[in-house]
Order: sequence, then structure tokens, then C-alpha cells
Amino acid sequence: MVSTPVPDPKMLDCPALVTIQLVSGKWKTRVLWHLRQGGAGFGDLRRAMPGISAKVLTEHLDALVADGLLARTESLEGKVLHTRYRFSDYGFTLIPVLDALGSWGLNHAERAAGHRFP
Amino acid sequence: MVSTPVPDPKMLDCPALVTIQLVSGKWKTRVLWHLRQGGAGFGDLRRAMPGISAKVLTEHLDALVADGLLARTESLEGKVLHTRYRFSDYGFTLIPVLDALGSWGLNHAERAAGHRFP
DNA sequence: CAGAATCCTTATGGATACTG
DNA sequence: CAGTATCCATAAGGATTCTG
Repeated sequence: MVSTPVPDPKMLDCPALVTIQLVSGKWKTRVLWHLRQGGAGFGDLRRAMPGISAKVLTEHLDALVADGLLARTESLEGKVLHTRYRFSDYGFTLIPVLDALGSWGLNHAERAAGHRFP
Repeated sequence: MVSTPVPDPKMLDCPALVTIQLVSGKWKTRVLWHLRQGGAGFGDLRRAMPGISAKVLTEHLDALVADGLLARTESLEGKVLHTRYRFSDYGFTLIPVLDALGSWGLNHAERAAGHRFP
């Protein structure tokens, strides 16, 4: 997944697509969802998302940072490099939208499964 | 794009993804956005989205119907077949979510372009 | 630890021609 | 009009190995 720094003006006839491009993809949504609960390191994110490869995680994190949604800080602890990703101030404005997606999706999953999830 | 009739239970650790899967894709979002303004026929949608092929439009409409978001009705007017797509009652519940995506996206596009869009 | 580099598989979307 | 049927192009994602 690559970033969309400046959305194509043609996309303005469907502004919802602008947002979709930024947050969609198999892993991007999960990264954002996870970071809603607070910042996390690269390894935290990998462990939180079994199956993702370092390459793909890097690509998505880079895109999210390039789009201004995430902030990244490096720190050298001893000899080990630690990176931390969290929502930027601007990225925070997206959280209500993610919440809306989440609560609709939860309801939909319950409905589709016949309310088998308590 | 194919439909996701029953979301994978594993996806419940990121319910936002459930919604994303249903509405994302280059054309699915546009179809939904267009239909917010009312029902439309197959040809209306094609004309409204220059560049889409009949095959792709069909696939996406089928998926949206299979997912319960859209309703479809056929009518025979004379010898010509008319099909009409519109939001189902259930699909209507998604509109506030689409609106949230749209208004955030509009704001983002303006911001990214330096507020060049009045 | 946090990636970069490389190569590979598959999903998504597209072009064209044809049909009920 | 509203699609189907084929075949094709590209991009998203994945596996593996290596490095600062």
C-alpha cells in the first residue's frame, strides 16, 4: 500500500473515497485500530498482528506517516533502536470515523452471524 | 471485488475492518456514494462513473446486493429490461458512516491542497 | 530491534466481444 | 438495456534472507 499525499482533485466528487484510500487495505485498518489504544513499537505491532511480514508492516506504517496520520519517534536505548508509532494530532481527528466504522462493523458481524457474539 | 457474506469471526478484533471490506475498493465506494442521492439504473451508474467496465460494475453491484446493502428490482418496460439499484433498508444504516467518511475526506483533501477548494 | 532487499503469488481491476 | 464470457495488466500482499 502506498500513500496518497495529495488526493486527486477528481476524487472530490466522492470525498468518502479519499478517506477510504487512507485507511483501507487488509492491514492498514488493523494498524490504526490497534494504535487507537495507544502508541506501540514496531515489534508490538508485529506481535499484535500475526501473519504480517516486516516488509508489509513497514510499507503501511510509512504510508500512514507520510499521510500525516501517524507520528513516529526513534530512541536509542543502550545499543537497541526503539521506534514508536502513535496517532499524530491530526490523526486523532480520524478516530471518531474509525469508531463509526467499528461500531457499524460489529453490529453487522453480529447480524450476519445471527447474534452469536455476546 | 467479491462479497463477504459472513465476516470471519477473527475479524472481530478489528470490527472496523468488517465495514471497510464491504465498502472499499476503487469503485464500490463510488457506487455507494452515488446511490446516496437515490436509486439508479445500471446505465445511470455507468455514465456516472466514466472508466468503469460493465464487468466490474456488475461484480461490485452483485457483491453489494449479496451483502445486503443494496436492493435490486427489475422491470420490463416494453421489450427493454430495466434494473434499478438502491439502498436496502439495512443499507440505509450505513449512510451515516459514509457521511462521516465523506466529511473527513473532504476536509482532508482541502487541507492537503492548502484549502484551494472553496 | 527495526527495518531493507529480493523474489514470488494472487487479488483486483480493465479491454473487448458477445447475448438474453 | 443489462448484463456474460474471456483474456490480460497491475498492484497489493507474502516469504525469505540480510543489515545498521
